[in-house]
Amino acid sequence: MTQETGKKALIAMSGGVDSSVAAILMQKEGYECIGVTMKLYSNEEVGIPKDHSCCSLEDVEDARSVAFRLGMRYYVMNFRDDFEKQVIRRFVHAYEIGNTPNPCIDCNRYMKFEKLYERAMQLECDCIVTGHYARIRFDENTKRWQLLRGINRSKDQSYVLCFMTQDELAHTRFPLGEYGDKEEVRTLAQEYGLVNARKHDSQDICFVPDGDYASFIERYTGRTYPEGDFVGPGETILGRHRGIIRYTIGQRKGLGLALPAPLYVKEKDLTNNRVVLAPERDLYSRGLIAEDFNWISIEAPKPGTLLHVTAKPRYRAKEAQASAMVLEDGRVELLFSEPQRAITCGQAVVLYDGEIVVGGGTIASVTDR
RNA sequence: UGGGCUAUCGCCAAGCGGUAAGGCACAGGACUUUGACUCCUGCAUUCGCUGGUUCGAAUCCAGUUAGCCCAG
Repeated sequence: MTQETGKKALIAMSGGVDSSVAAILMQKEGYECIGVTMKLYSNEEVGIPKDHSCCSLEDVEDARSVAFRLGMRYYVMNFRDDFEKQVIRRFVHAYEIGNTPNPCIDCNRYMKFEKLYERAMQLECDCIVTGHYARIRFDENTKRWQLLRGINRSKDQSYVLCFMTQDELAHTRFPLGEYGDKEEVRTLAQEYGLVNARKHDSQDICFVPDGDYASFIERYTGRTYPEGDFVGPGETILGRHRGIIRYTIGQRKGLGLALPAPLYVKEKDLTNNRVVLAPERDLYSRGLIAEDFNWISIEAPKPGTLLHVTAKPRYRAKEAQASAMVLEDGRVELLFSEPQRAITCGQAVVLYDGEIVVGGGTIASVTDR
């Protein structure tokens, strides 16, 4: 059943079930697998070590145990400096300029598919493998590699992979992309006696184990972010906010304001250090402009090109119909058919054509409020 | 100093003699490879205080305290 192919794969192992099962599946295909866990930060600089962070000791132990069980070579590689530079700094900077970053996207873009990918090539691997729920295929007509949604719609992670390049796609495998049910994955892990078969899925921001990202930023920068006013409808001052980095568009909880009805963050006014609040119905807008755009399924279209797509302005958003216009400077202006709730700068917007990821970029501004 | 009004959870607020709605906030959980959103659960043995009437009061009465308004 398992035939030797002489091919090597580097498995990015987080310590979770998904990447572990990805390793199994690659072995079944006849690959020689090398397991690697990236050491991204030290628990000391991040504060309290906890179970739900991808670099905790237990995660490394789980990954190591799985690798041993599967008879794989296994390494922990130190990427702390790169992670700090490529992910943490971007994360902090985004909040400082009033945006809301998605560090997981940066981690995929700059760490897994850049730094780790380099190592894979050094180790003469044919491909790098992760446990993402997404698919890759080569389109003979366009001669391009395409990124597709995972078969399992509810676990689909193509969104966080939207910055992958043709070269990266050509050397990457997502064996779980074909799986329609997470339970199958767990069952397989169980059959192989893997310790993490029943391990809990989710994690918060891995380098902020206690979930308090604002305190993390203050610790990291040594700065404090001054209080300011909460401003409601009609310029009413409703109270004091605790530093503008603590809020994001569409946020309801944590305002600490007791009002007759809930209010949400509508915008952050950095110039005046104010946080503008509004009722839910005022959160919707139809358009956005995305910068730093990465085209995947097609070559970058010429300025002026109009595309009809579906789009996700945030992870786990329901896809919505939109038209995308390519601007002179390469940015993309998106107009949704239906207004979208709380479009947030700094988040990625990903365009789809059916199952196919057309491309993605970073939301730079919101239009048509 | 007279006259009037109001006092119910941190905030807003139902209740009008039958044994304390709801919203906001907050806490915990679920969801989730981001932040959010959403969902679930919890949250006043007690109604400014003291007495009284009643089988029974947050609801009626008296007194008392505090705040607000009007007059001065």
